[in-house]
Amino acid sequence: MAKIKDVAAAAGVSPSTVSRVLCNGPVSDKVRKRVEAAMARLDYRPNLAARRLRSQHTDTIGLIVSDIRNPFFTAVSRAVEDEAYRNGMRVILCNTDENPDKEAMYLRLMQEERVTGVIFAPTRQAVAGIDQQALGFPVVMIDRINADAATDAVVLDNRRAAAQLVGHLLQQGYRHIGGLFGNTSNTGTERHAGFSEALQQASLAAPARFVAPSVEAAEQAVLQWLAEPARPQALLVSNGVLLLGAVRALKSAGLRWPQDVALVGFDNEVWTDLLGDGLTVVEQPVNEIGRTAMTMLLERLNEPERSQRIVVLQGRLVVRGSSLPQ
Amino acid sequence: MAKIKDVAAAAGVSPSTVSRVLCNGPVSDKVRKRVEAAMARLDYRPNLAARRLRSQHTDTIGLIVSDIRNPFFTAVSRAVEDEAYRNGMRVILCNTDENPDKEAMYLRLMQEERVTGVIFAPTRQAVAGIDQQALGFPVVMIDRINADAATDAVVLDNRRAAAQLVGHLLQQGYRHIGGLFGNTSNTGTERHAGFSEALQQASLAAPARFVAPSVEAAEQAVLQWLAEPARPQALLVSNGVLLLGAVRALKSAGLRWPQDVALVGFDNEVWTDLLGDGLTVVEQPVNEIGRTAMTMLLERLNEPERSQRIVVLQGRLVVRGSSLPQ
DNA sequence: ACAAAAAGTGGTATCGATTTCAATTGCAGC
DNA sequence: GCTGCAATTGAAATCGATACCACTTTTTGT
Repeated sequence: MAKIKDVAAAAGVSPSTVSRVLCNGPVSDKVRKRVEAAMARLDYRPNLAARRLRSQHTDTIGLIVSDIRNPFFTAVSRAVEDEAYRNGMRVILCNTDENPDKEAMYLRLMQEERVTGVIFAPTRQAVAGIDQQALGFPVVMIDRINADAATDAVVLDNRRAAAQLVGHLLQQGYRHIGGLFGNTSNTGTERHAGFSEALQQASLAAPARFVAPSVEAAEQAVLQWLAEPARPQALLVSNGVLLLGAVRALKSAGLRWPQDVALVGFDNEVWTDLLGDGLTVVEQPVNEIGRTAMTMLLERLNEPERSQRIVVLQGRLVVRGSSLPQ
Repeated sequence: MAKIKDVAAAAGVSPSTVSRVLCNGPVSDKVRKRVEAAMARLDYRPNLAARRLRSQHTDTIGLIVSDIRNPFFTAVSRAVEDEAYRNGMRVILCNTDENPDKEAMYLRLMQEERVTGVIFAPTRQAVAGIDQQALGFPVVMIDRINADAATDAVVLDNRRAAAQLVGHLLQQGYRHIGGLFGNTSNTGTERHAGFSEALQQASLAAPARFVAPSVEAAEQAVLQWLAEPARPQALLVSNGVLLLGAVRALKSAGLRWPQDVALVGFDNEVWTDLLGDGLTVVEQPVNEIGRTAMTMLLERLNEPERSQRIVVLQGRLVVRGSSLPQ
C-alpha cells in the first residue's frame, strides 16, 4: 500500500507538502492539484495509526454501556455515533454486561487507545470510582450518576419521571401500587426514590422490589409477586427490559391489564403501543441524550477547565390503555 | 503518561526487554517481575497507536451494517463483538443507513484504519462491487449476498425459509398469499424468490410488493394493500422492521389476525410472541451468524488462500397464532 | 569438561505520518 | 533593480512502540 513518501515522489514534492495537502495546510493550488492527482493515482490511504502516533490526537472516543441489545442503549449509541462521525471522530463501543471487572478492563483499554474522551453508563460500583485525572481523559456519564459524581453527565430526571407515573396512577384511582427496580444501577435507585416520595406524599405504602436487570429476573419476580395474596393493583416497572419481563409474567399468569393489574413503566419501546390498548410509559429522549452527551464531551475538550455540568432531561409521559381505571 | 522508555529506566532494563514482557517474549522470571512492578508503579499503558504502527497489525476489524437499531443487526453485532474481544480484537462499528455513499466512505475509513478484516452487510448496489484485492483486507458478508459475490459469507437460507413460511400457510389452508419485501437488499430478493417458487409450485399467484426498509414504508404499503378489494388472505413479511410496520397497519385499520388476515414474517423479535396469540415467524440464528462471521474472518486471516466459503444457516420456524386457519 | 545449542538481553533501525525550523520563492513597494 | 515580508516548500527530528541482529550467559549432551 502506498505511503506518503510514494505520493511525494510521484508528485515531485516532499512528504511535508503531501502532509500539508492532507491537513489543509498552506499549499499552492498548483501543487495541491498535482498531489491530489498522485494520491488518486496511487490509491493512497493515510495510515491513521501513524497519524495518531505523531499528532498525539486520536479523534476517537469510547462508549461504554452495559448491553447494546438494550434498546435504550442501542438508540443512545446510534445518536452518539452519528454525532461523533459528524465531528470527524471514531467510536469504540464496549458492552460491560453490568460487570465491574469488564468495566475496569474497558477503561484500561480506553487508556491504551489514548481516546480523547469517554461516554459511560456505569454500574453503581463504578460510578463512585471514576477519576478523570487518573484516567487521563474526560468522562461524560449517561443514564446513571450518583450525587457526588465528579464528571459531566446527561441524565433523565428519574425522580420526577417516576413521580409522574405514580401521580398518574393515583389520579386514575389506584392506591395499592408496587414498584419493580433494577438492582445494579443508580437509575433504579433514583426511580425508586421518586416512586417512594410520591407515594409517601399521598400517605400510601410504597412496596418495592429490586431485581437483576434481565427479562427473566423481572418475569420471575412479577410472577411471584402477583401470586401473593396482597398483590398490588398497579405495577410501576423501572425500565424497558424489566417491563418486558413483567408483560411476559402477566401473560403467562393469564392476567390482563389494567383489569387485573395496571402496568406502567419506562422506555417507549416499539412494542409498547402494540399490546392491547398500549402500555403507559415515560419516554426517554434517547436521541437527545446521545447527542447531548457527545456535544458535552466536545465542549469539555475545548474547555477543560469549565465547571462540571449535569444536564437533566425530562421524560415524556405517554398515557395508554394499561393505566385506565379498573 | 509513562512510556516504555520510562518503564525500562525504572526497571533498569532496556526498552526491548520491556517490550518482550508486554508481548510474552522470552524474559527471565526475575526480570519480568521487576518490569511488571515498574509498570504498575508508573501506571504504564502501552500506546496502541505506536504498537500498531510498528507491528503492522491492528487487531481491529470493521463491522458495517445498515442500522444498529434494527434488532437483527443489534444481536449480530453483539455476537461479533463478543467473539472479537474474546480473540483480542477491537471492533469499529459503522451504520450506513442503506446509503451507498456512506458504504463507500466507511470502506475507505476501514482502509485508513488498516483493519485486519471487515464484516459487512452490503446493499444491493455495493454487494457486486466488493473487491478484497483492491480493498486490501478480507471481507465476510453477512445477511446479504448475491450469486457472484467473491467473498466468504454467512447467510440464512432465505429461499428455503420463505418457502417454509409459504408451505406452512398453504398447509393451514391459505391460498391467496401476498408477500412484502425490502427493496434495497438481496435478502429481500432472495426471500421473494423462495416465496414465488413455493407458490408457483402450488400453481398459485404470488403477488408481491417491494418497499423501502422502514417501518413507515411498510405500514403505508400494507394499509393500502389491505384496502384494495382483492386483498390477500395472508401476508408474508420479509423482515422484522417491515413486520412491525405491517402490525401497525393492521392495528390502525382495525383488522385482526388471523381472522381478517394471517400474518407471518421473519425475525423472532421480543414482541412477536406478545401480540394476541403471537406471530408466526422464522427465527434467524443471530448469535450464530455473528459468531460464525467472526470465526470465518479469523480463519481466512490464518489461511488467506483457502477457497471461498459460504455458510448457509437454517432458520427455525416458530409457529404461533397469527397463522391459524381462518 | 568442552562444544554446541538455547535462552536472555541490549542497541539500533524502523513503522508512516506530522511538526518544527530553515530555506527558498514570489511579489509589493520604493 | 533592490529590499523586505509573506507565502510556499523541504530537511530532519520525532511520536512510542516492535523487530532484527549481535552479544553474553546459561543449559544441554556426550
